[in-house]
Amino acid sequence: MSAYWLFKSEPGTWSWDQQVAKGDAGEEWNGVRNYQARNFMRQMAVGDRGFFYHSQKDKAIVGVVEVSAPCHPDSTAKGDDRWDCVDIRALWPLATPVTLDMCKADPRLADMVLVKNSRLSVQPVTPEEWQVVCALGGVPA
DNA sequence: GCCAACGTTGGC
DNA sequence: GCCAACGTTGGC
Repeated sequence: MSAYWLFKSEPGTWSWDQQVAKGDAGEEWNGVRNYQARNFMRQMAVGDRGFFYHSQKDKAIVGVVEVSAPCHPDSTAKGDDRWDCVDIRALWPLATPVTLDMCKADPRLADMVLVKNSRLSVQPVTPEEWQVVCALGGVPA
């Protein structure tokens, strides 16, 4: 059974366009230094889908990604074996980016982690939330 | 640019 | 093991 997730990034640090440029090879989702976020990545399986969210200026879900490699040591955590991460690859952009305001305005998304705990950088998404956001974004779920 | 919320660190 | 201090994040 696959699960759904949300990956958050500042576009100035790592943007959707950069992720797309990596193609099917994907890229390590490294740099996470938060136990909750890391623990979610440890629960991920190859093939799980996720949303790609731009924080700061955009504040919007802009694309759909897929987990392309299981959790492994974070190559940027030199000498610190606490930190792991998965690899993800871009699948497709949302036809309409789903903004944080849209999520807050939709009662079906009131319990989204994105709405309730905006600081967590890797989050779980429920199947129901996945359906709603995909519909709002104009992409198949 | 500010500030509230939160997580992590380190001294005791 | 507690908790105060500190740093970081991200919405506003």
